[in-house]
Amino acid sequence: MLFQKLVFELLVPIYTKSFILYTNEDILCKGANSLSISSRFSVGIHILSLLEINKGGVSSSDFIAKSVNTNPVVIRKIIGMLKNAGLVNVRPGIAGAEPARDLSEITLLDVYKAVNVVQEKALFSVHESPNPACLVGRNIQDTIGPLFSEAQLAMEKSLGNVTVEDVVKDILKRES
Amino acid sequence: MLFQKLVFELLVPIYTKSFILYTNEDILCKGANSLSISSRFSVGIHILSLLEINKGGVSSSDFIAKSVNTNPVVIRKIIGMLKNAGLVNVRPGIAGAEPARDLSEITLLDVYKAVNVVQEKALFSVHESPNPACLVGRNIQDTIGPLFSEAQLAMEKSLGNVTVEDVVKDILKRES
DNA sequence: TTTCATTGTAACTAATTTGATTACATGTAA
DNA sequence: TTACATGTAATCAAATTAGTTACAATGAAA
Repeated sequence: MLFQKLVFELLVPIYTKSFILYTNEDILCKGANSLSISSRFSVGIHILSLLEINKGGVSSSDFIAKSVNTNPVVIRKIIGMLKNAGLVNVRPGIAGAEPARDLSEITLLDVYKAVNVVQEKALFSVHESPNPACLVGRNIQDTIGPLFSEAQLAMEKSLGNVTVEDVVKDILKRES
Repeated sequence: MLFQKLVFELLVPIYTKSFILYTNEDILCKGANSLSISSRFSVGIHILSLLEINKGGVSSSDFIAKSVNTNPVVIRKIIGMLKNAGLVNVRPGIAGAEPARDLSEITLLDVYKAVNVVQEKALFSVHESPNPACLVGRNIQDTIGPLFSEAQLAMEKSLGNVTVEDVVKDILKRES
């Protein structure tokens, strides 16, 4: 075990320098990058819309995966989250999922919360352990915390104004 | 080179199975996690507030780093972004940074944009290449794109309502 | 002009999260 | 029983963050 570990630690730097350097160029030429909220959210909306539009048929994870263009396991994980949030009905062994309530009563905010893409009051991260000996350091967190929460709530409120039914209607409208 | 690569690829699985499994437990027991916007943003606000409160003194990257409790290079990177956005003045070789304009004319939205934590219209990621043969797949992106943009703009508008001067005043108020 | 502190920046790292994938256990119906 | 679907654990490659070392470039002061 120890021998493996030693050999490993000797080889990694050699291997890294020999083979992986090209990757660094791609990364480091960029400078600072930015983040996006997980596509679980958009996939969750896609799934619920598809359940509605495929109402007559059976929406298995395989079927949905083909529409989303991803792996069925990804779909089953997200459907599991929607189920935990009470948004869909789905049972082991039985093909197909269904909305648990009328889509006019499911907002994008419900889906957003179900798929757990952003924690409450944690859209913005605040740097940890600023210096308590500094006037700014010992107050900055309490000062910006409420401001960040308010901004996050404004975003979430916007999501709460739209239902999945609205999304389905817009999709159908684009085809007419 | 090829030999190194082969040995490496043989050893990695062995090493992984032997030594790194404990890490997986920590990670995998969690299920899906969530993201936060980079603390560059809160550090940027901290820096500008400190420049104001330390107006009489010299705010070098070392000085600021001690207040934020991080590495001076991290501070210099963020100050570089603030400089690019025209929010601070700072020159190579000369210690200290200063706000480039009155803090009552710098909003949190200005800082947010300066430190590039979220791209325009890209707070939410949309799953790529949905199936164009599906009614939902070929329309979902166009349908949810504007909805996501609106939610993002609501958040950003909230940030635009607060200036760094407001933040400084709140910090001072907490000490009185 | 030399010295020295400071900014600017490249290179690298460990830790996290994401989305995808394989494998398989569990559950249901024909 | 067989066949198929859901549930879920275990991995993986890629991307991002925050931190670190190292050093080049700049400017002020001795």
